[in-house]
Amino acid sequence: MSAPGVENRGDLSKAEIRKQLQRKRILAAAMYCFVKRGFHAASMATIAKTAKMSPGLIYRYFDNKNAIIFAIIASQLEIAESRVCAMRSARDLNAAIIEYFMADDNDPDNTASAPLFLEMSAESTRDPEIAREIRRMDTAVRIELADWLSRSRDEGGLGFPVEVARERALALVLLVDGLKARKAREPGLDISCLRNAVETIITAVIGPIEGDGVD
Amino acid sequence: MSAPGVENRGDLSKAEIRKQLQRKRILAAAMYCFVKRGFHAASMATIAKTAKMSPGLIYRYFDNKNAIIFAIIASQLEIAESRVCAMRSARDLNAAIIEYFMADDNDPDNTASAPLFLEMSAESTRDPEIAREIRRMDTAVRIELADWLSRSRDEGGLGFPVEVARERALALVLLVDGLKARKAREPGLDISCLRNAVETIITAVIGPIEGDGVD
Amino acid sequence: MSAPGVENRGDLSKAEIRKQLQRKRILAAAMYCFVKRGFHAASMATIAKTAKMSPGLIYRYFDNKNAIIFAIIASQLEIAESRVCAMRSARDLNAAIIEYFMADDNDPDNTASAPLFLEMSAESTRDPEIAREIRRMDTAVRIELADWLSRSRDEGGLGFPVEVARERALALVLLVDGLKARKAREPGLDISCLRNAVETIITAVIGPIEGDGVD
Amino acid sequence: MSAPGVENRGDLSKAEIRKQLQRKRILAAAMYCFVKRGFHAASMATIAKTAKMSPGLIYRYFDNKNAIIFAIIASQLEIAESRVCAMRSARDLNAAIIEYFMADDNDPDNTASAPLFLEMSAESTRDPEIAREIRRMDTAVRIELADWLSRSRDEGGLGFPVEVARERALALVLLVDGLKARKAREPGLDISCLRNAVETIITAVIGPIEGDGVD
DNA sequence: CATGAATGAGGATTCATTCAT
DNA sequence: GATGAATGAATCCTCATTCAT
Repeated sequence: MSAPGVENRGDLSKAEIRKQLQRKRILAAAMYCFVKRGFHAASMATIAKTAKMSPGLIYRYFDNKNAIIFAIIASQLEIAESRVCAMRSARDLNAAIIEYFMADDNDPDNTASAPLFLEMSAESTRDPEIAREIRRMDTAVRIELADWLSRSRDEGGLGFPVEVARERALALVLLVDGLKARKAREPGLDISCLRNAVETIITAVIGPIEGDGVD
Repeated sequence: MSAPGVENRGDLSKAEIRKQLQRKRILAAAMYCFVKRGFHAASMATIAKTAKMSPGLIYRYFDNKNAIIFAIIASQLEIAESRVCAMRSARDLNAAIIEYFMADDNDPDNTASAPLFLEMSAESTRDPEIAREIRRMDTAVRIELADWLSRSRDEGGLGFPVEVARERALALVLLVDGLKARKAREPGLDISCLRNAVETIITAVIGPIEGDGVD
Repeated sequence: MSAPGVENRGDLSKAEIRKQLQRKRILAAAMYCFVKRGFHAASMATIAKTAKMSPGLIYRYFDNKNAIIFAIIASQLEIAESRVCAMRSARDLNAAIIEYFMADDNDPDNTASAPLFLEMSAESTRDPEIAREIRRMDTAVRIELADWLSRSRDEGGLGFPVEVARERALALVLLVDGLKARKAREPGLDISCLRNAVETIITAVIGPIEGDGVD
Repeated sequence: MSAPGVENRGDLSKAEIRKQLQRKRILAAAMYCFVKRGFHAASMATIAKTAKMSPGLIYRYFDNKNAIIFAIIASQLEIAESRVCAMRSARDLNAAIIEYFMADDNDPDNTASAPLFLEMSAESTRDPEIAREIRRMDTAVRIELADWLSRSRDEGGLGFPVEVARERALALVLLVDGLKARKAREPGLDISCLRNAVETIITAVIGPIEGDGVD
C-alpha cells in the first residue's frame, strides 16, 4: 500500500506516534478514574468512556487492566524522580513540598496525586512486581537526593558527609510521604500551620532556608 | 434447667459475650484479608473462610461489608489515639515511632498496620463518611499531642507556646504518616539509617531526646 | 411421668390443644406477613418474629414454608365457603359483597384478604396441588350457591331452574372475584359508584333486592 | 467502509432496531418466566437462559429486574387500554370478554395473561410505584369505557347518562377482572355456562346484545 | 483500526432449613 | 419443647475480557 524504504519508515513511525498518543489518552483517563474511585473500583468501561473510546480498543494498547495500573504507577514514579532531580536548592525543596499539598487531586493534570500515592503504596504490599518497581524508584530517588545533599556547596549541594546525607535524604522522603498521606486525610488543613511544621523539619534536616520571608 | 433471675442474667451476658467474640473473630479475619488484598479485593467468601464460618453468618454480626470496613477503620483509629494518649515523654515517642516501623503487618495482632493505614487513607478520599470519621480522630490526636507539648514541664509536658505546640504536633503526625507509607513501600529499609532520620526530625520538633544512646 | 389411662388421654389432648394453638399463632403471623409482602418475599425469620417465636420452632409445627402457604390457602378457602353457606337471602349477598370491598386488608383478623386472594390465585397457576385444592373448593362454593339459587322460595331459595342457577352462581362468583381484584388495584374506589355497579349486576343475576333503601 | 451522512444514519437506526429487538426478546422471555413462576420466583438466570443470552447481557437493556417487571406491567396495561379503546359495540365487548378467557396463558404471544394480571394486582398492594401506574391506567380505561357508554347512539355509544355510564363502566371492569381471576383458578370452566353468565351480566349492564344467537 | 455487544465467572447478600444446646 | 446460631445454596448484579462486524 505504501512505497518501501523511507516512506515505510515514515508510516511506521507515524503509527508508533499514534500508538503512544492513544496510550497517553488511556492513561490520562485511567488516572482520572483511579484518583476518583481507586484502582479496583474504577471499571474498564468507565475508563473507556472517559477516554472517549470503546472498551475493546483499550486492549489493543494494554494487555489488561493491571498493565494500565502498572503504567500509571510507573509514570507516577518517574514524575516523582524527575521532580527530585530538578531540585537544586533548599528553596526549591520547600516550594516543591508545599506545592504537593496544594495541588488539586482531581485535576487530571496533577501528576503526583495523593490518592494515587496511597493506592500505589497499598498495592505494593500485595503485588510483588509493583513492590519491586516502587522500591527501585524510591531507592533511586533517595540516592539522587543524598547525592545532592552530599555534593559540595560549590557544586550546588549542601556538603553533608555521605552517611549523614543518606539519613537526611530519608528524612526528607519521610516528610514528603507524610504530607501526601496527610493531604488525603485532612485536605483542609491550615496551610500556615502546615508551612511552619514543614519548615521546622526541613530546617532541621538541611539547615535554614535563607530569605524565605514572605511567599 | 437453670433457675431464673441471676442465672438468666448470666445467660444473657453469655450470649452477649459470644456475640462479641464472633465479631472479633470476623474482624480479625477481615483485617488479615484486607491487609493481604485490600478492602475491595478481599471477598466476603474469603473473609468467611478465614474466620472459619459460613458467609451467611457474618451478616448476623455485621450489616454488610462496609460495616466491617468501618469497624476496622474505627478500631485502627482508636488504637492510634490510645497510643498517642499513652505518650508522656520524648523517649516514649521515639520508641513508639520506631516500633511502628518494626511491627509485622501480617501479624493478625498487629493492630496498627501500614497497609491498612494506606487503604484507609485512600478510601477517605472517596467515602465521605470514612473521611469524616478519620478527620475527627486525626484532629483529636493532634489536639492531644499539642496539649501534651504545650503543658508545662512540671506537668510532664514540653512547655511550648500553644501556637508552636500545634505546629509541632502536626510535624510529628507528618513524621508518623511518612513512616507508615515508607514502611509499605520499603519494608526492608535500613533500621539504623531510619532511626537517625527519625531522631533528626524529632529532635528538631521537640528537642533532643536525653540519654538515648544505644537501644 | 403421668398416670396411665384417662390421665394419659388428658395429657395427649392437652398437648394436642397446645399444638393447634401454636399452629394458629404461626398462621396468624404468616397471614400478616403474606398480606404485607407476598408469599415469596415474606421470610420465615419475619414470620417467626411476628409470631414471637424462634424460626426453628415453626418447623415443629409445619414441615416447611410451603406447608404454611398451603394451610393459609386452605383456611382462606374454608372461610370463603363458610360465608357462602351462611348466605340465605339476597340482602345477605349484597351486604357480604360490599363488605368484601370495605374490609381492611392489613387487619390481621380480616380473613378474606384481597392480596391473599390474588397471591393464591396466581400461585394456583403454578402449583398443581394448590390449583387442585382451590378448584375443589371453588367448585364446592359454586355448587352451594347454585343449590341455594335453585331451591324453592319456600325453602329460602330463589327458585331458578337448575341449569340457570348454575350460570347465575358463576356470575356471582365472577362478581366477587372482580371485586377482590379491583380492591387491590384501586382501594380508594368511590363506594357509592361501586355499590350501584354491584347492585346492577346482582339485580340482573338474582332479581331486585327488596327494601334495600338506605344502608 | 461506509460513506458518512445518510449511511451513518442508517447505522444508528440499525443499532436502535437491534436494541429494541433485544429488549423484546428479553421481555418475551421474562413474560414466559413470570407467567410460569411469578415475578419473584423467576430468576434472572432463568430469564437469560429462556432468552438464550447471558445474564449479564440483560443488564445492558434493563437496569435491573424491577425494570423488567415494570416494562411487562406497562405493556400489559397498554394492551388492556388499547383493547378497550378498540371497542365500539356490545358485540365487540362480548367477544373480547370471552376471548380473554379462552387465550392460552402459556402462549408467549398472549399479551394479556391472567397469571400476570394477578401477579401485577398483588404486587400493586406492596409497591407504591406499581400501584400508581396501575391505578393511572385503570382509571383511564374506566373513563374511556364510560365515555363510550355515555356517547349518543348516533356516535356509536349507548346513550347512558354520565353518572350511570360511570357505574356501568365499573360493572364491566368488575366482570373482566372476575373473569381473569376465575380463569387462573378454574381454567377448565365450562364455556357455555360461562358464556351465559357473562351475557347475563353484560345484558344487565349495557342492554341485550342483538343478534348474538349462536357463535 | 475501532466498536460495543456478548460472555460468564465472581461478588455481596438473603433466606429456608437444621441442629447443638 | 424451644432457641437462635449456623449453614450454604441461590439470587441479583458487575465487570474484565473477547470477538464478530
